[in-house]
Amino acid sequence: MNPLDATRHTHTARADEVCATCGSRVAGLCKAMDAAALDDISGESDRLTMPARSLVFREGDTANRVFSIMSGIAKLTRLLPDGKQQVVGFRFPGDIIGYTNRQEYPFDAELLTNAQLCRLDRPKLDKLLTRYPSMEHRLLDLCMQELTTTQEQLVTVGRRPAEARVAAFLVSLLDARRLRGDAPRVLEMPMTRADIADFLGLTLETVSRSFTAFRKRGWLQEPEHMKVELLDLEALSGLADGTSDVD
Amino acid sequence: MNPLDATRHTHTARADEVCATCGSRVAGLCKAMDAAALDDISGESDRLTMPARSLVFREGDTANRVFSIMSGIAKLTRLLPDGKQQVVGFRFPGDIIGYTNRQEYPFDAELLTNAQLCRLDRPKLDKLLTRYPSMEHRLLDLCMQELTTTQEQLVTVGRRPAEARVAAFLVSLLDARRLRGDAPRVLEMPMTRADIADFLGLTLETVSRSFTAFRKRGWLQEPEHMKVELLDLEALSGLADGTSDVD
DNA sequence: CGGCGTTTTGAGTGCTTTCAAGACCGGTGG
DNA sequence: CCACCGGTCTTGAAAGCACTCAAAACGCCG
Repeated sequence: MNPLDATRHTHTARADEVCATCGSRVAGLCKAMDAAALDDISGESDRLTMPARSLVFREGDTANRVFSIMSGIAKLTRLLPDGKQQVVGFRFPGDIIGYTNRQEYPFDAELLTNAQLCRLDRPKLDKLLTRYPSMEHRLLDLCMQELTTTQEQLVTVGRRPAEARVAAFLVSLLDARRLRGDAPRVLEMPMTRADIADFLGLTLETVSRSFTAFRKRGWLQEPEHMKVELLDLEALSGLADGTSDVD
Repeated sequence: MNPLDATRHTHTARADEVCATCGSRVAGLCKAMDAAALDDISGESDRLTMPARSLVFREGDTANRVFSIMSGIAKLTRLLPDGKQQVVGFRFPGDIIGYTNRQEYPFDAELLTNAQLCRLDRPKLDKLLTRYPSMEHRLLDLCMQELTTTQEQLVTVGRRPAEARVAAFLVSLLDARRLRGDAPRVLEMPMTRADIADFLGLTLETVSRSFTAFRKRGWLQEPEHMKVELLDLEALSGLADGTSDVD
């Protein structure tokens, strides 16, 4: 844990408009909460800024805090006994990380970019959850969504050839942005080839080869480091779900 | 959908002991519910018996019902555009299937054995959930648990060699039983090699070869069709997480 | 300019898949 | 009773895709 600053919220913001801490009532836990609840949440939560590469929490740490991502991108990883790592998923603004029914966090959470987080102590969150059933309902919704995307990922990793996995990853990056409102032509992609490989169950070399193949076919370009522009979404998503070129 | 019979519950059972429909208050949704709630649930739910190989619901069907497995084992599968299928998971007594925040079920649910299910219409369930916050809490718990096991599965499929995946599958079969109280020496295993292969992202031949290898090493035996006895759990779980023989 | 981490590219190996054939098992009908 | 049949499982041999090992290119930062 390496916060640059952590300031307790002061009750000055207009709670009937947005959550004063997380800055939103259309994303994260605060979605669809009423004014009183938002005010309540603000009072219980802290806002913090953390730099890229810092760990929000580690696998095995006591799971006594929950975080909502306000800005930035995080990577969730599990370390295997043989030293390899599996990236369980990436998390974007609006996502909640660290909520689990286990005693300890089941994975590391590492920031890929500078980020602003909203932090809630677990006991306080539990109190809020019993006080506002709609909040628990919202959490259930988020959990279901996470479950669905993880199952999707299972299909990708389990049954698709290398290039199809990389294509599926790129399309899902775009989808993640669309789900949050905007679909910029050039996407942020702060993860390294190794990160992507560990997410897709491949080696970094194979991921690299897929990217060069896509580039040569004119399907994408990388205008600068850590950014991609998808030029032929049709082709990519076709490859991703096996609709194209095979059979 | 192919129910052998579907009988509306009659309020004769003692609701303060177990859920009259699902027959339990220590598993499924009914865990930790009070007497009034259990009685209420019983009144809203149906109990049905379905034969092996029948579909509880199909991917794409309107998700207007939720099922709790009282007895039997179910297989959840997604069909890929290229004809292959991915088994998303297996579900056991006490598990809930069909609860989703999507309009349609995201996968097929097929029974591998004869089964008894508890059926709830989605609108009725939603009413119950708002009436009994503890029930929603329980559902969140189940969802979290499912998420954790799916992530576990992701690691298995993504980063482990064939035999390790099969070993992990066998160990998880045992764990599933342990979680539900008993750990019999001989496990029911109603799934075919093809089912297991589609679950693990392998081919049925590779799964078959792994089983023969384990048998030759004396790690397991199959006393009869669709049953396994794990003779060397140590070796199997060692292989499963790469602790053994490698490095 | 030098150093370090990331990415790219190449060549060879190996594990899993693919293709194919035979064995096994339970159910059915002659 | 037994031969036949479909489905499942096993086993073998060959091919392919991704991995491993290795080295060079690139980009960033001090």
